[in-house]
Amino acid sequence: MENKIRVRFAPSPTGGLHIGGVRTILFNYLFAKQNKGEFILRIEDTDQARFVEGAEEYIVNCLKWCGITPDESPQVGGNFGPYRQSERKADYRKYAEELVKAGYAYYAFDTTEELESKRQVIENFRYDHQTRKLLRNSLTIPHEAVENLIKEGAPHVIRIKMPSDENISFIDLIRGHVSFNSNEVDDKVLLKADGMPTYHLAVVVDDYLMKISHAFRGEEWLPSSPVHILLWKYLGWEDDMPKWAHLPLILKPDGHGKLSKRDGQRLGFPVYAINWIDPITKEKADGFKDVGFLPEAFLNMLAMLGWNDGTDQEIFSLEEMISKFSLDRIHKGGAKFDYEKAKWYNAEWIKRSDASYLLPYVKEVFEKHEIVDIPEDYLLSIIDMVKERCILLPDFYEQAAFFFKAPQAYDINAVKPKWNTEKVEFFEAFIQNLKLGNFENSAVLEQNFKTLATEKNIKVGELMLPFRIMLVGGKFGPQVFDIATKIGKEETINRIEKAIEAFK
RNA sequence: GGCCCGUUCGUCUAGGGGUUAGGACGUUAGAUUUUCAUUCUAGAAACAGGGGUUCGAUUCCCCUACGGGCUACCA
Repeated sequence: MENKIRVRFAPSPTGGLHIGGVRTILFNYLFAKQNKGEFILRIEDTDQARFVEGAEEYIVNCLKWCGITPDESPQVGGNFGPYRQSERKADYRKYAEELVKAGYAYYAFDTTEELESKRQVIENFRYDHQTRKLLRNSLTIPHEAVENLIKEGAPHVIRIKMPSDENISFIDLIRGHVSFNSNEVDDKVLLKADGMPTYHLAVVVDDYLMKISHAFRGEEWLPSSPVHILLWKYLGWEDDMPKWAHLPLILKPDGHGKLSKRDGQRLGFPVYAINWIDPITKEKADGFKDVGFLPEAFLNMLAMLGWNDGTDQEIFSLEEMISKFSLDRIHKGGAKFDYEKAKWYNAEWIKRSDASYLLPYVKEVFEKHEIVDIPEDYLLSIIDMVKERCILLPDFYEQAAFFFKAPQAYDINAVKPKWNTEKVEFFEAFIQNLKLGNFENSAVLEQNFKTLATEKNIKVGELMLPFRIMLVGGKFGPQVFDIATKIGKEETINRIEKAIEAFK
């Protein structure tokens, strides 16, 4: 019980959920489930200025879509709540004050503006073990004056007092031994003037209180890890400190830096899990769900960006990933995102999925085009006919809409040049033929078609494409005789008649 | 600038002191498919550079280069 594996994903509700975040969720989840541990969702809403309405609900929806269920969260509760940091506000001040008392932190009265102007004047200004001697804080102001300032309610923050000339090191589960010189780390703010903790304080306090055993986060956190390590020590919790793992970043496909929302818009692919519309700017960012990814494919693709099981296998179900996941098989370097490969994963998942599994997704796609109330058996058989030609879910509409409605337009250039009266006659005869003949079986139908072509002395090859265009409208789709049998005798005849007119 | 992390085909990666450096996406060529896609076959394509260590380094060590991250009262 004491050594239970507990991990957390701790987003701040400031906007949409980026795929880097989803991958962090996934690795947390895989690790937790593999070890029969718990996965916790904690909302880090300590920055009221950046708080965005609806972001938390959105994150919860993303998790739901991915099929990842937190064991504890603001929604489901748990024994370590509350799970929103804004609701834990009272706790943090206590710990910050404790640190001040112990001499590990201090009050600082400098305003944002003052510090800002310092940064203007002094190049590479940093609030650190040197510069704090020159600034307005409880280290430079006499004790009584500090007390008075606080009593008067003077705005102040609490900063960590970084030691000088100390080596701070730890073992990262992915990178191994990592170390920093304390002189290079600034005196980070722990408690803000509004009484809210910064990430640095909150993450340590809550990881401790929530008994987190392993902390996985993006590599961008590596430089602030010495602050966190020290806090664990100063608060006297060193023995309970979680094991750290800093995950490699997901990078832009073409250039420099980590992948951002803008890259998606610029290069034309989603970066968020689900569509996100900023409630204030109304700016919209595409999500993988909405462009037609299967959640399994999405997760599979993300996992492979930095992880593999050591074999050539690339397609993994969530269950498989849970059993095979291992931290030491995570690549250290960042990965450039490749949308082409991402789509390949989705196509593979569609191809390998049973029609019954795909059914609800395909139904939804058709409903968007007002094709509703399709008999399930019929839709199932159509899914099987076209699934291997679909890459994204909306492709099912492109690839199968003609089963439900006659083509509105024809790829006329594909027929017209070779269209002639002999062919018209053939199709008219074919209609007569169909009216009398057997229509159950596509092989019989094909035989019929070919026999008639031979009788009329026209090459079958000359007739196949026109027939396809008649039924489908374009040069695509499954076997043409399969399509004909599927849509039925009536409809086939109608379409041929309509097309003969259109081809004139 | 400083600090930290990283570096195998265009991309995601496997490998690891002696290999024809493997796979996948993409790409090229061909086959199949009387549409397109699928499928199949074949091809081009990589160990950043320099020093060590070693009989032998792509693999271990160091340096350089390059890439990335951080450098807020944001997370």
